[in-house]
Amino acid sequence: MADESMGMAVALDQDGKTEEEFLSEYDITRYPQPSVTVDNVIFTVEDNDLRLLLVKRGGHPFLGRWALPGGFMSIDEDTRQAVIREVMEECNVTVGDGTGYFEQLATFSAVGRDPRGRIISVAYMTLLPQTQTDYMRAGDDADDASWFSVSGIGTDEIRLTQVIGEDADDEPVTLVIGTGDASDDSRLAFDHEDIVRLAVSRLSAKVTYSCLAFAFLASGQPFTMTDFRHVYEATTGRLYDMGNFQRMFRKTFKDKGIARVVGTTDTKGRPATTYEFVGKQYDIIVR
Amino acid sequence: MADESMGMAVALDQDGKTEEEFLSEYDITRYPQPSVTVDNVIFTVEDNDLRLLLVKRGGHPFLGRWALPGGFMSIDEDTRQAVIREVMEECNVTVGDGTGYFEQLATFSAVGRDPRGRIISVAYMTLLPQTQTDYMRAGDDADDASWFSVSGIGTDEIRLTQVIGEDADDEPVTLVIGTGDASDDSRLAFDHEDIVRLAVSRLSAKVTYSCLAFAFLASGQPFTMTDFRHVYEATTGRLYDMGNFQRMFRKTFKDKGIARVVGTTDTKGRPATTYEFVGKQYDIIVR
DNA sequence: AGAATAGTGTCTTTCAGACAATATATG
DNA sequence: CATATATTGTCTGAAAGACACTATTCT
Repeated sequence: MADESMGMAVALDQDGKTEEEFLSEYDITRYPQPSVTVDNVIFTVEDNDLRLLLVKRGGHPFLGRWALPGGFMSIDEDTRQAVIREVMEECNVTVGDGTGYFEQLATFSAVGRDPRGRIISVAYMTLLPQTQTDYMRAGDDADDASWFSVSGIGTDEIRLTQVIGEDADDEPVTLVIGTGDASDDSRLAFDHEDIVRLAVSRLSAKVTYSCLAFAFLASGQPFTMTDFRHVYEATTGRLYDMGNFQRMFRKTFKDKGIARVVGTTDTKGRPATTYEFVGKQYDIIVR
Repeated sequence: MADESMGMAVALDQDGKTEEEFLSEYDITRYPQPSVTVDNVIFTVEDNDLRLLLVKRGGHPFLGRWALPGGFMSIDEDTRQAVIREVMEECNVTVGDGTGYFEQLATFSAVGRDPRGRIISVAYMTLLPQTQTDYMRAGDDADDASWFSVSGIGTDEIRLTQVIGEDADDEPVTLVIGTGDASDDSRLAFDHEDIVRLAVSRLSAKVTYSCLAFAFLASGQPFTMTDFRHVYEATTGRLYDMGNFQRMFRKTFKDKGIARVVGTTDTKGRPATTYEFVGKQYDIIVR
């Protein structure tokens, strides 16, 4: 059909147009366009406990409901940049700057998932060391921002329980993901329950065969094997035998040069060897 | 800030609007919107060989270059429906109807990835039994549609070599993904090389710990252990020992009721036991 | 019998879980 | 010494790779 035998000449389409002509006349707005948002499931591990960051919506729709931080992608940025920007705006947390880990999860595109119109959302997952979350606070668009402890990992029913500082006397909120009978107010906004479910299952699977666990431990701050084991336990929802875990750590990380000895602790009990992560990236497969 | 103590009253935002009022006044087109396309990496296994379907672009941009089948998402469908529709339009192949397997890969959103404007693309991967591809032909938007044999799996350099019928006397095209020095004409359109690379690595990893391999074998048409092994070999790029593979198959699939004996073959040599897949879904993890 | 293909058995290594034993600190 | 925490060792069973061996068909 097309004229492919023109050698080095400029290729023309069926209408006899060059690519330059085609593009200059091309009107991308001729068909209705959706909007694109990004959402981010931000995890950290504190006190042997997996936690996830939610913001309370300060505007319609889903006003007052808890939701994942995120927002609209601008026209001159990619989805990754959009997530970084939105998370900074909404919770004052830095992601994607070298500390921690950052990956795309999936895109959610069901018709009707957002009452504002045709909006699809690209979901990301972020793993942060706790030090990276020190300046967290609710931004302009949010009424509140808070960490939720994740329990029920590996089951159908994920529970998110709000972590409240010791001075506050509010009742902590518990959101249940998985049962259909929870009241409206205790449900996440939009389809964010689906996103959280996917993130939790992806995280708990991937931790066991990659270097992701290191992303929860601050770089430049040595950690013990027990610290490392706590990350495994918090993310997978199961307990690990100390002895077997040591053996696994030695073979999988230390002997391969992914972790390096830096010193010892001086807390009570026998001092523990401390390590630092010296691998190139967090998502390499080690098994 | 917000008035949460109103009990069952309708929640009002900072401007005093109800959700209904907010939504009726909301104009989603007030900010520039991107367009959304879908792309599909369609794999099949034939003659102990992994193959992937490409279409030759019949219009600008990238006129005459090979590309993944796909196209624009309509405003009233989700990305999954868009892929199903576009693949039917462009190559007359049915995906997502129960036969074969279908999953989302990732979303590609780099600014400038499409010269027509701000377009992000949601990529999918499809695995089809060969029988499902019988009516494949190029559709309206494409100048050609052809299967390419995938080699170099597990290396940095994936090679796609066009599979040509015996009667044709065209030279088969080879596209090399991974080296920067290939000429322009032998490169895929857009960022489709990145998508193909991701699909191949995802497929070859996932085949070994899930039931994905069964998706390449037609339902209702019994297969032998050798057929099944060929799928593993074609998708992972390595060879499997017959004996060890039999043992793995028995323990992982037969003993667990995922595959069932249906009969024997009557070709030359010792007759082989034939099986059928009786699992619920292809993406369950078996290891 | 010989070729072709299918399937079983054996040996070894690796790895993970259970659990016992030892090491090094503090009070 | 008891207590607390860290680390090593031992046993067992499951799984995978290498490879020898047996089984069933056809010509």
